[in-house]
Amino acid sequence: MGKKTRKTVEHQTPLVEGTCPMPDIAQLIGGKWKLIILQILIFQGMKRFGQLKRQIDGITQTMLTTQLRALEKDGLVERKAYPEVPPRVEYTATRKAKDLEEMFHAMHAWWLRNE
Amino acid sequence: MGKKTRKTVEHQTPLVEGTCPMPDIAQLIGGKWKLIILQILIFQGMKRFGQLKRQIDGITQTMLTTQLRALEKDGLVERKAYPEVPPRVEYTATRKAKDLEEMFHAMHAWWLRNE
DNA sequence: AATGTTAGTATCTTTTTTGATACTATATAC
DNA sequence: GTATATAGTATCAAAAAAGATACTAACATT
Repeated sequence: MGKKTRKTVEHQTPLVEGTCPMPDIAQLIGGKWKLIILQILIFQGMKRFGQLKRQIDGITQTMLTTQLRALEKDGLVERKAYPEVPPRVEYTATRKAKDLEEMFHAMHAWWLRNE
Repeated sequence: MGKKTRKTVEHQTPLVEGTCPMPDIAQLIGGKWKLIILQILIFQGMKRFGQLKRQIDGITQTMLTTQLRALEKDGLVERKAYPEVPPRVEYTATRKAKDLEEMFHAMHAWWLRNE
């Protein structure tokens, strides 16, 4: 009775102010790189793959690709590939991602207060 | 000339509005459980260990202890143990943690907008 | 004397994330 | 004809996070 296909979302306290399904959010923007990538695309606008790679210190090709694919799948990043040689691919923050601006500002403010 | 004991913080784009060292923040509040724990302690006030355990679906003793210890170490949670038997331990969100309220609200608003 | 209670610790295993390396296509420049 | 540039993919290895299980202390209750 009741298989648990998705453990995460169904038991979170739903009625308290400020509450939302954190595991789900963590899936979307968690991990080591996603916040960095989003921050760049949101606040600096479109970037090419190579630009991102150069700007994000320490990230590997593999990781950057993986993370961008995940963000794209979740509707946070738009990928536009041009059929040129050598290839050109542009990444942009979607509207949904840009809506995170406020959260980034809150994080930033918090960071400054407690640095 | 600057050994890199902490790789994370030193190469982030520092001048853009809304920017802060994401890897460091991810360390503080990332992972599968920390946001959930913080959310409860911030918005519902003090909780005993067992209360947290019962409230957080699927968490194990081990994980809860680990995460609480990490949060305590980072000054986000205060731990108060009473020398009774059976033991009683109370956890509270610190001021620093409560300052995250704004961020939680921003997350929540974002989630609602894009659910 | 056995049982229940709370908040753990100590190990060990599994799963998930992250990293390293080598490889590809193809137009253009040299 | 060789090298260069870009944005990848395909593997494999390592490290980190999470999970499972068993164990503990010490008093109170039955």
